[in-house]
Amino acid sequence: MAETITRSPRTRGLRTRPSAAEDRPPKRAEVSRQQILDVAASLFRARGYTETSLRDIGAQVGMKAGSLYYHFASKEELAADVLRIGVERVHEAVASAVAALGPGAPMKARIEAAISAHLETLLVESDYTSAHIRCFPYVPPSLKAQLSQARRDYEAIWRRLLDEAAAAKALAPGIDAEVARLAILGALNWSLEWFDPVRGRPEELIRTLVAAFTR
Amino acid sequence: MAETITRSPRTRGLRTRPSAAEDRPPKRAEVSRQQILDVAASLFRARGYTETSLRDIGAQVGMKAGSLYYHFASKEELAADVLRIGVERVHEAVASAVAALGPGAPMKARIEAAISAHLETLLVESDYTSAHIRCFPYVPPSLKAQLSQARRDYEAIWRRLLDEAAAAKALAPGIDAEVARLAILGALNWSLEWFDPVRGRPEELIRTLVAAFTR
DNA sequence: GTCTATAGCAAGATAGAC
DNA sequence: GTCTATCTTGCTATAGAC
Repeated sequence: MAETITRSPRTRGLRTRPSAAEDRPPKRAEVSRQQILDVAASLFRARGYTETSLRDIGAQVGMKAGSLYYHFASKEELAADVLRIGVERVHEAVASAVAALGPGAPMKARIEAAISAHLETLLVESDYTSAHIRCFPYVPPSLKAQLSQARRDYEAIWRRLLDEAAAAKALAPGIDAEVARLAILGALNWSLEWFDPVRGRPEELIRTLVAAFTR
Repeated sequence: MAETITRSPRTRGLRTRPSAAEDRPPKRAEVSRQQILDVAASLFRARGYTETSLRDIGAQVGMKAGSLYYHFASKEELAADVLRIGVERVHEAVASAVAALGPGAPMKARIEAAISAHLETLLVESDYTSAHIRCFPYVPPSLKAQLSQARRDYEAIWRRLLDEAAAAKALAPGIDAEVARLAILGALNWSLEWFDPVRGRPEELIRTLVAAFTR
């Protein structure tokens, strides 16, 4: 579950590994900043926003709580970065997965790719994304407002995908595109509450949702 | 969303209204206790467990925080009562709704009744149930342990229902009963995060889930 | 950049008056 | 039963040394 964001000027498309050799050797402050973000994402995911203190984060980074303020202006700003990265990452993962199928791919395959990418990012790839999903509802309103645009951007992918699917008669009969979107994402996001990475098999949920909602 | 539990010796089956005339005029302490539980359920639902202080609860009841300790030993015990009532209530609602169909009812109708009862209880009927769903993941481990049996009891209903459905070939093709259970309950529980009681129509989600998972 | 030290505040909880 | 008053603890955040 450990992950480090090595963000070069701009991370675009999918990069297979967070690669060791980036443009420039990162400055020390940047390393600390990334460590803090990584630890914060992990703790926000595991415990929640309010339940995670800056002392907790500092302790895992190997730093006193006060030192975090050299890198972030407040807990809220730290959380804003974590949660923003979380949406961006799942957004990129889903967009890339669907795009990788090429323009002529059947709707069922596109939906399966989107479901798979969302779930994989949420459960396995990114503590940032899971932190976003688990914490967003409990975060202060000012933070919600900051994130709303990025969230809408991500939602738009799904809306378009399912509208296309509905138009192509690729959804199971009697299923509305918008309600399907909410149901699918609900089933996926809620898996955070029950999925056991040891015994679990994300593929089963993917297969079941595809079987249920597409034809 | 306001609700008061008027629990006579035992609440069994479904009672249409929480009826004004109960067995005995309730004592004053009982009235306060119920008010506290109602307010706590409402705030836990709206804000979350950690985000709700005893001062908040007291203020809405018209009482100082310290006075709550006459009725409850701790915040955790208060939350334990709220969350336990929450599962019990959705358990009763689903069990009654399915039972009301009679023994010969088709599986599709039984599943629809269960989905409908769960969703109605969660979104409309009971702040206790929605408080449970929203707070459980963030509550202290000792509280989780206290609730685990009641949760398993409720889960068992769904497991049985979907196993029966699978045996009767009433599930859509390619769908496993256990995964369907997790997907359906995930989609339902997550609706707390997006459902708007003003413009919303729970029926659409019910219809979509039935269409997706049954045949 | 990170530390120590601490300000300032809000939380859960308790004691005793009424 | 509820209040006032307060204890203790833990939090976010700041100031200044190093």
